[in-house]
Amino acid sequence: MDVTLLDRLLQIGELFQRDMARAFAGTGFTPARLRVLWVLQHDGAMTQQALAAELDVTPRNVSGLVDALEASGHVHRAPHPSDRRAVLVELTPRTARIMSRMQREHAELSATLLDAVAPADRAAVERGIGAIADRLAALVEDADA
Amino acid sequence: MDVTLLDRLLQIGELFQRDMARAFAGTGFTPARLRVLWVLQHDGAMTQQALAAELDVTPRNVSGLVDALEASGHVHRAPHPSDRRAVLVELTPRTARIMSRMQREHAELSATLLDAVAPADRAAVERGIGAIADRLAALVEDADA
DNA sequence: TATTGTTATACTCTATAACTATA
DNA sequence: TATAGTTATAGAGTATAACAATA
Repeated sequence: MDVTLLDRLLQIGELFQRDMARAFAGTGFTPARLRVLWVLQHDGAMTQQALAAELDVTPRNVSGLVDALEASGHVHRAPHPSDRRAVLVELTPRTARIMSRMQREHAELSATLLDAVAPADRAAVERGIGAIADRLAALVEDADA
Repeated sequence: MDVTLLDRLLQIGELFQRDMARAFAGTGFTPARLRVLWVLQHDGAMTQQALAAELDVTPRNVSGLVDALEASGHVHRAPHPSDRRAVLVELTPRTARIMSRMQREHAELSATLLDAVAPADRAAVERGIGAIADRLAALVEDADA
């Protein structure tokens, strides 16, 4: 049976997960906690409600993740300036530096992968992967409705 | 900041997971159990040790997954013909039919996604994604060593 | 001695429901 | 009355370590 495009894309997804898991094994970073840090790095400090919405996860779940990240010194709960019910979750300076480094490595990996593609194919591959991602996003959205 | 190739590939991986989770919500199929069924459909009946190796998970974990799938009637533990320590885990006939249908849908989705790519770009995209998957596999393997 | 699978234990991620404090 | 976050409880996935049965 031959290998479809979809098989290849699923394989790429699994390899990313394997790579991430291995890269952070023993550091206390788990995939779920990394997602929190990634969102905070990308969008800045936010409330737990906002985090829950961004991660598509329950507020209760966010409480647990932020508890763990606060205990390990990676994030800080600051009072919200205008709403005493809410807290602002922010990266600690040291963790912000770690995430900046990850962002650079992320860009390098992207370049390395594109480098594996024959130069004549690169433009088509970038267009094609964009089109696939858009089509898949539309399918998932339709299914949700 | 612009969207890299890597961002798109990560997005595709997340969309697949979201879609799978949604498609099987309420059916009792969880992602981990589906992986077991998928391997059995693909490679046929095998011991729990073999499953553990294939899934890259501990034998203890396989015990739990097979327990759950046996309780729900999706797999069956048969005695191993020559090794009384081992069991052969096999799909029940009904589940084998379900997995065949999934395999067909999988092929259809692959066709739908390729259809989203401009015809002139298709060959390059298939080559390029293959090259990316191979490069990534090599990187992960190097890191493991 | 080595291998197959299980029991025992523990941690993480996730969810729902009920509750407190604040808006 | 509605919203932000937590406590309580539960289930799934995962791991390590110790053990029984068999090879």
